[in-house]
Amino acid sequence: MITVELLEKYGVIKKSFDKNDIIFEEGNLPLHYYQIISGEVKMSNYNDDGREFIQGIFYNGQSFGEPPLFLNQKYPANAIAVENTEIFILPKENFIKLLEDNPKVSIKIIENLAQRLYYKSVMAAEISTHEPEHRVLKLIDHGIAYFNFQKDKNGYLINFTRQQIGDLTGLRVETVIRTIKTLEKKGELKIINRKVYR
Amino acid sequence: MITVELLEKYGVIKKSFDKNDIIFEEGNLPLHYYQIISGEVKMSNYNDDGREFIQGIFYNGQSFGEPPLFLNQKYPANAIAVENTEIFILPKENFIKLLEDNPKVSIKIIENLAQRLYYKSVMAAEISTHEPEHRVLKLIDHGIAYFNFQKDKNGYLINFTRQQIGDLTGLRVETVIRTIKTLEKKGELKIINRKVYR
DNA sequence: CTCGTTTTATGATTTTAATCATAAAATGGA
DNA sequence: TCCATTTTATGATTAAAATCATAAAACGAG
Repeated sequence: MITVELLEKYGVIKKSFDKNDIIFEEGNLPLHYYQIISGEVKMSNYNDDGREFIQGIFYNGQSFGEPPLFLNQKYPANAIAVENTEIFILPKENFIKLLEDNPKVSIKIIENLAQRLYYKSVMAAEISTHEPEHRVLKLIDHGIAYFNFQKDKNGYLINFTRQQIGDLTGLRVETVIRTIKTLEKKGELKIINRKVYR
Repeated sequence: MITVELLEKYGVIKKSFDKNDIIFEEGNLPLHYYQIISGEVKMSNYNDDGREFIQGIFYNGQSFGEPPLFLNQKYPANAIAVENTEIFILPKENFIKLLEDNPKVSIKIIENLAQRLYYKSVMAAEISTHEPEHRVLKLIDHGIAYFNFQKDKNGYLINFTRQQIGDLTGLRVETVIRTIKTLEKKGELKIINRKVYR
C-alpha cells in the first residue's frame, strides 16, 4: 500500500467501478498501477467451459495486477469489481518513477508480493495433493488471517459464498456444500442460519 | 540474481550440498538468503500420504526461499538439492542491509518475485480447472521459456521425468505417461527413445 | 560389468468428486 | 411487495483420474 500523498504527488487519478465492472482483462498489456480505495476486487480466470478460478480477492488499501506490470507481460487473469469500488490508478511510467525516487516503497512492494506468493504456494500444494476438507479448512484459516473476516460471538464469520470457496479451491459448489456440512459434523466449524463460522 | 561482488562485500559464504541433501525444511524459520552457484534445487511439499507437490525448480543464478524471509514466517515447503549443488548463503541481517544500501537490487528482487507469482497464477488456474493434457502442455511451454530446456534438431528437450511433471501438475505418474502418449498422437509433442521433445 | 534402483509402460479396477436433476430458501431490485 | 436471481441443499448417476498390479527398459553406483 502506497500513501495517498505519495500517489497524488505522481499524478494518480481516482476511478469508480460498478459491481461486476471489468477493470482489466486477461491478455491485455498492463499500463497502470491499481490500488483499492474502497470496495472489493477479484482476479479470476475462466476456462473454455466457463468455469471460474479465483486467483485472489482484494480489499481497501490493497494493490493488484503488479506482476505483469513489472514483467511487461500480458495479464494472466481478469480483474472484476465484486461490488461498487473506487480505485487509485497510476500510469506505469509515473509508478516506475515513484519507485525509483522512493526506495522504501520497493520494500513494501516486495513484502506484498512475498505475501501473495506465500498464499499461492500454500494453496497450490493444497489443491493438488489434499482432499476437499483439508482444502476448504486451509482456505478459511488463511482467510481469517488475510481476508477481512470479522469475529463475533460465534467465531469468525467466513463471508464467502459456497460458490466463491469452490472457485478459490478448485471444487464444485455441491462438493463445497457437502464438505462444509461434514466439517460442521466434525466440529471444525459452525453453520448458523446458513452462515459459516470458524 | 545478485552479483558475486556485491554478495561478497556483505559476507556471503559458499556451501556445497550433495544430491538429495535438505537445504531447509518446511516449518523452519528463515535465517538466510540463498542463491544457486551451480546445480539444481527443488522446493516441494509432502502431504500425509507422502505424496509430493513440487512448488518450483531452480537453477544457476536463481534465488529461492525469499518470501518467508521477508515476512518472518515459517517456510511453507522444503528445499532439496536435486543434484550436487553449490549455493551462496547470506545471513538475513546482511541481506537486509544489502537491500537498504542498494535500491536497484530491490527492483531485481521485485522482478524475480513477480515472475514466480506469474508462474504460480498460471499453474494454479491450470491445475484447478483444466484437464491433464492442457496442464502438461502449459507446464512444458512454461518450461521452455523459464526452465533450462535445450533446443536441438528434434525441438526442445523436456528434461523432466514423468514423475516430476506429475509432481508439478498434481497428476499421477501413470496419468502423465498416458497423457504424453496422447499428446504425441495429436502431434503436440514428440517422443524419441522415451525422451519428450516439443 | 553387475545388480539394485529408477523410469517408463500398460491393463484392470476402484474411488471420488463432478455432473445432472430438482427444489426450497434467501436476497435484492423494480 | 413481488418476482427474478442467487444461494444453499440433497439425491442419483457418471466420468475421469487414481489406484493397484505387474513388468520391461534404462540408469547408475560400486
